Parts: sequence; structure tokens; C-alpha cells
Amino acid sequence: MINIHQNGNCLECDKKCSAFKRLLSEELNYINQYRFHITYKKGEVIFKQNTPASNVISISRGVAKTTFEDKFNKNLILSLIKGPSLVVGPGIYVDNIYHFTLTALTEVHACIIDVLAFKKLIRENSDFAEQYISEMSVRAIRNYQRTFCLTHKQMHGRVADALLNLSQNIFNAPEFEMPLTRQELGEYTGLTKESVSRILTKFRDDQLIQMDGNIIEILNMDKMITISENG
Amino acid sequence: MINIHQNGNCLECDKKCSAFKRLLSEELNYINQYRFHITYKKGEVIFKQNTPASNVISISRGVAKTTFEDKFNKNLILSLIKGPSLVVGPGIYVDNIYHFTLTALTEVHACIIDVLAFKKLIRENSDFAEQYISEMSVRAIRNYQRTFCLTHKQMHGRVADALLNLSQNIFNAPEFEMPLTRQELGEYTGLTKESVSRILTKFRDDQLIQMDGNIIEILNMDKMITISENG
DNA sequence: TTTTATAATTGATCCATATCATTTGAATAT
DNA sequence: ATATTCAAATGATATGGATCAATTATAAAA
Repeated sequence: MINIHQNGNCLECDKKCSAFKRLLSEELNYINQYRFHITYKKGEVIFKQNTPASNVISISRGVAKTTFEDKFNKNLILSLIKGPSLVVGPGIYVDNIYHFTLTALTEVHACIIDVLAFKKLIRENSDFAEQYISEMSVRAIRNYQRTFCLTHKQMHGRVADALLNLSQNIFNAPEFEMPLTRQELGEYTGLTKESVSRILTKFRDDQLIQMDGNIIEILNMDKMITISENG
Repeated sequence: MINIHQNGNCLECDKKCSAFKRLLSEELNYINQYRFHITYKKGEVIFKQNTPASNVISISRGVAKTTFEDKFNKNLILSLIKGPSLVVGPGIYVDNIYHFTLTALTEVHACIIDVLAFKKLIRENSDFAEQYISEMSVRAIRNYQRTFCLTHKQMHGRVADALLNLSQNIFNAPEFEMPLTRQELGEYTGLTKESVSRILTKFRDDQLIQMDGNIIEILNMDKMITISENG
């Protein structure tokens, strides 16, 4: 974990997440005092479930995952996140605890922001608050679809959903380097790693995808969407 | 559906949900102009998924469910809600569409509030906004646990969870009248009605619960919690 | 290079849960 | 009281995925 105070300040930052674009210059200068910039290596934990939630994270670059784990160390990947994006643990308005773990899947550039500074801006700038509410709302809606997917679709549909999400929401391209292991794909789709492996082999045999090492390309996007929709 | 403009106004209302308790008198008088009170009968739809989200609902009394349905009419019960509680479709900050259906499970007394009036208060009263954010946050946290439950626990654990939620969060008593059919319990737990039926019979045979018609009593709360925790 | 550890693949088997089919029960209407 | 409808219970069977086990790749370390 390399701590580099970025030269510039928030005012000039061109990797601001949407909410921060709603802030006034003076507010950006204010928040600039309460943040520091860190680069995480692949695999590093940014914050850990069940620890005190003292920061919000503005990811400027890279891909990360949020995971929920129980006492038996069974994991569930809640979401995949691509910078620029603001990651706020909901616990900051509930019990001041992180309710999931945030982990870098690639190198991640992020600003660690003091939670009190964040909350102050939420109270003082209603544009900012509204944008934050809007982002929470988008996630809530995604959650409905995701819960539905995990409970009502079977293997093929779930893996298709995962691949489509990676392609469309994270990498914006049909071809990408898979940032998740088979184990993690399992934790994301609610399957075992063996099942994920089998489905991917099946997809490849059916000419739906191409796999070259860790590079995956969706060859037939329409078919993939159909599989996702039909569960 | 009986439309009765309640005699009193919001200022005097003793069934306010938490967020409204944060409003000033003048704000309560303001919102009072943009709401009307309705009583729904059991089974009636309060608002329907995919229709324009023009209101937020303040449930003062009764129990309701939110359901998410796909194009094949497969349903998932997202949550159970007990008054007093504010139900806001997240779509009001995204695409002005309801993303789930809200249905009365018992007789429900509710105030239908204009969404623009609600949004105005969110912008103008940061206590109100903060309380709303806090409630969204609680739901987000519950969602993690629920998604985990539905993907990682098996039948007994899921049904135990459902019964515990009804007992602890909805009725605040070990004995209650089951507001859900077996089919609905299935839609809530991600199981078929047949499986739910079998599990309940098993629970009764094991002296975990008592069933008298539609009345269910949890006889062994500790055991039920253990089953929930061990999946 | 060889060793070691970790991830991925693949096959064989088992089991949890869905599906299908029938019966029973309860509520509502005739 | 009888018919009708819908919810619930229960048994028999099928199957989607998990689990277990073995093999092969891949990558890091000695």
C-alpha cells in the first residue's frame, strides 16, 4: 500500500465521482483537507467488514469488489465497482461499522475521505445529498434485480449475468481481462467454483465466449443476453 | 379502497413515521396539503411495479409486502413492512418508475403523499434528508443479510429466518397470525410452496412451532435462532 | 531447473429441492 | 346442504448443482 498525497487538489481532480461534481469550489477545497490519496495493489483490502466506519472512499481508478462474509467465512460478492465511484458504507448512518469488505481487484487509486467531512457536506449541500440519494437508489434497484437473479435463475443465467455485468458495466467492452477467480465468480453468482468452471467451458464449446488465458471475449452478445433473460 | 380524508392533519398525527418526526411544524402543515389518507383492504395493490412513481406512501397502520416480478410473472417478495413506515420507491430519484409492487397484507391505513412535496422537504430540511438516508442505509444492510440468506442457507434456515422476521420485526411477539400464504412464504424465502409446507410440518413435529389454523407460535425461540444461524 | 503452492478443469456421485400428482381441508357461493 | 374454488398437505419422482476426488495448468519460489 503506497501512500502518495496527490499533487493536485480536489478542485482540479479530473477523476471526481458524480457526487463530488455537485460540490462548490469552496466545498471541494474543504474536502481536500480531509482526504488523502492511496494506491492499492491487486488483492489489498481497502476496508474490512465489522471494523469502525471512519472513512468514505472515492475510487478514482481501478476495479474493486464488496464482499459480505458470515462467521463461517462463507463469502458473497455483493457488487463490483469501477472507478470513478464513491463507496460509502451504509453503516455510517446506522452503527458506524462497515457491513462489507472492500477489496482491490486491480490496482486501485482512491481517496480516503473523513466520514465527518462527508456527512457535513451531505447536510450543507442539498445537491450533493440528492446525488448521493440518487446513487443509493440506483444500487437499491440493482439489488432487486440481483436478488431476483440469484434466487430465480439457474446456473447458465447467473453466469451470463456476471459476464454481462463485467462486460457492460465494468469494462465497457466485449473483451476484457477477467478480474475474478473461478472461486470469486462463484461467490458472485452463488455457485461453486466447479459449476462456474463447467458453465464457462460449456459457453466456450457453444461459441458464446472465447477464453485465452485470463482474457475473455463475449462472441455472441445477443445469445448471452437471451440466456441471462431466460434464466 | 375507501378514501377518507383524515380529520386531523400531519401536525397532530400520532402515527408519523420516523422521518416525519424530523419535520418542523410549518413543514408538517406544508406536507399536509399534499397528502390524502386511504384505507386499503387486505390484498389490495397500493402501487404497481413499472407504473409512474408519483407518490410516496406513509403507512400508519397495517402490514404490507413489496414484491418484484419479472416478465414471466415469477415473484420475489423483497420485504415485509409494518406501519408506521415510510415507503419510497427508489425510482423517484432515478427514472420516476416504481421498481416493485406494494400490496396490503392486512388492512392498511396510509397517507399518499405527492413525490414533489417529499423531494422539496428532502432538499430543504437536512434532518429529514439525513433520516431518510439513514432508513435507506438500514434497508441496504438488511439486504446484504437477506441476499446472503437466500444464496447460502438452505430450506430450514430460510424458513426460520422468515418466521423470526415476522415474529421479531413485524409482530413483536412469538405468536402471530400468519399474513402470508404458503405460496407467498415461498416467494419470500426463494422456495416452492410445497417445500415451505413440508418445513413447517417438520418444525411442528419437532415442537419448534405450534400451528392453529392461521395462528403460528414459535415455541422454541432459541432453537429457531440456531437453525437460522446455521443455515 | 526443480519444487511448491495455487487455480482450473473434469469426472463420478450424492443430495437438496423442484416438479408432478393426488388428496385433504377450508372458505365461499349456489 | 351441496357445489365450487382455492389453499394446504403429502407422497413419488426427477434434476440441478453441490460435493468429493483426481488430474492438469499456471505461477511463484528455491
